[in-house]
Amino acid sequence: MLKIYNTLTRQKEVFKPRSEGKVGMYVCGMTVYDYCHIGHARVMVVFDTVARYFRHLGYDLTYVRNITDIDDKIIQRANENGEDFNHLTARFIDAMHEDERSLAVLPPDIEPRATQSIASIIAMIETLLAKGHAYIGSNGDVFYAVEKFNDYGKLSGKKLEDLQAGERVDVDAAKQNPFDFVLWKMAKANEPSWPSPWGEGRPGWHIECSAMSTCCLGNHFDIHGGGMDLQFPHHENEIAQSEGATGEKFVNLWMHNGFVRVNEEKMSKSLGNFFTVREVLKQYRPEIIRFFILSSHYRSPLNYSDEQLNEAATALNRLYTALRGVTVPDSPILPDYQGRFEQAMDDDFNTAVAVSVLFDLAREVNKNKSSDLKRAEQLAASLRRLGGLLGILQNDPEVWLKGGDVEVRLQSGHMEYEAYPPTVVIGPSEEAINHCIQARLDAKKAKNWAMADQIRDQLKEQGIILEDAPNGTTSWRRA
RNA sequence: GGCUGCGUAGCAAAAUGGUUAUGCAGCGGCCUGCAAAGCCGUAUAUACCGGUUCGAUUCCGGUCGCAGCCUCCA
Repeated sequence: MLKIYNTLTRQKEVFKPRSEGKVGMYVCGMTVYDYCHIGHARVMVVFDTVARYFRHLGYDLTYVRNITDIDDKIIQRANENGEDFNHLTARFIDAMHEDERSLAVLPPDIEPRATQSIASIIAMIETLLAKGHAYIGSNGDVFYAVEKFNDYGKLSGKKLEDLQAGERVDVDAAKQNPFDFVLWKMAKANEPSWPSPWGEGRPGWHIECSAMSTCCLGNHFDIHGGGMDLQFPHHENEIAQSEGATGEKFVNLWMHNGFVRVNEEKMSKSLGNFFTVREVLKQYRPEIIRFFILSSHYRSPLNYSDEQLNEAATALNRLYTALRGVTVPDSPILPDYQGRFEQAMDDDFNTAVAVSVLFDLAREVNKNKSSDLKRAEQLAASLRRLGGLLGILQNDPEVWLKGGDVEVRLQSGHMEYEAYPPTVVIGPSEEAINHCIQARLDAKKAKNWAMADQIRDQLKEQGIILEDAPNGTTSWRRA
C-alpha cells in the first residue's frame, strides 16, 4: 500500500489515483538560462525514481515536466550575451538533457514549453478575467487578485495578513494587493513578445504551469511536484489560478523535495554556492551522484560535500563488488527481498531503506559465492533488478570497478539526447597494469615477496588496487 | 514578526511506544606469503527540561540550536 506525504495535509496519505490504475504527475522543471546544478539534479533524480516506482507498481503513468523558456532572467541573460533568447534556451535545454541522460533520468512523457503553450495561457487568463479573479493594472499588465480566491494560502499555511509585503522588494504600484501577481506582462521595446487581447507581451511565471499542467493532464490530476522553495508563492499561485479558472479541484497530492545544502546552507543560484552537474561530473561518475541523492530521503536536506560523494562511491563499489564474478541470470526478484524493498518504497519513497535492502542482498551474495553459486546468482539477480528500479547498478561490475576516477565529457551543443556521455579514465592503461600484474605473478612464483609487494605498492600509488584470488590469479580495480 | 520543517552513535543516514537499520571509519577474529576484497563478532546514539505511560529516542508541552519560506530560486 503506497503512502505519500502530501504537503497540502502535512501527512502521509494512502495513495489513491483519481482513475483506477492511472497516475498523472506534473513536476516543475527548469528555467533554462544556465546549467543544471546539483539541486536541479535532485529534483530530476527524485521524481524519476518516483516515476519508475509507479511504473513498477503497474500504474499507467503520465509524467509531465515543463521547461520555462521565457522569463525575465532568460531575457536578461540573452541580452548580456548578445544572443537571441531562443538560441540561449535551446543551448541550455540540450545541456539539461545531457545532464539528465548522464544521471540515468528517463525522459518525462511530455515536456511542454511555455513558449509553445501561449494559446492555452491566454485562454486561461481570459477565463480568470471573465470570472473576476484577475484585473488589468494601471501599467497594462494583467494581475491575479489574490483576495478573490478564498483558499489562498492553503498549501503553504500562510495567511495574507501575516505576510510581510515589501519587506525585501518594493511593491508594484500597479497592484491592488501587494501579493497580486502578474499573469500577463507587457513587453518593453525589443523584448520577446506574443500578441494577446491585452497587447504584445509575455506570460507571467506562475500561469504557464497552470496552463501546461491542466492542458496535459486535465483540470484535476493526481500529483504535482517540485522543490520546497516552489511551495510559496509558485504552487500557491498555481492553485489560485487553476481552481479560480476551472472551478474544480486542481491537484490531489503535492510533493516537495528538500534542498541540497552546502555547509548547512541552501544551494542556490542567488547565493552563488552551487555546483553544476557537469562540474561535479568532472570528478565523480554520474551513478555516484545518483546514488548520493538516493541515499537520503527526498524530503530531508542533503548536504553536498566531497566526503559525501566519496562515501557514495565507496558504498557503490561494495554493491558492484558483490556482483563481480557472478553470472546474473534472468530470474525473478526473490519475494522476501522484493517485499522489503517495496515496503520501503511504499513508505513515501524511502529510498534510504530501499538501498539498505540492497546492502543486505550484497552480503548474502558474498556469503553464498563460494558455497552455493546457484543461490548467489539468484541473489545477484535480485540485487541487480532492485537496483534497476532505482536507476543504479546497471553497469558491468568489472567495467565499473576498473573505472575509478574518470572524466565525463559532456559535449554541450547539439548532442543526441540518447547519447551517453563518454568517460575518460584517468590513470595507467589497462595494458600497463596487466604487464605489472604479470611481473608480480612471476615474482610471487619465485617467492620474491619483496619484489611482489613493491609492484603492488607502486600500483597502489597510481590508484590501482590488486586482489589475489585463491586460484592464483590476480584481479584489479581502480580506487 | 508570521508560517514550515529538523536536531539519532566518530561521520552519513533510516526507523520505532518495549526486540540488529544500513554504509563508511574503529576494534577483535577467519581467510592471505603479506595484503586487498569478503565473511564472522564487537563498541559508541537518540539536543535539553518536564508530562502522559508499566515502559519514550518515538506521543504531548516548554527551552535551546539549525535550516527554509514570506522577491527570483529545484
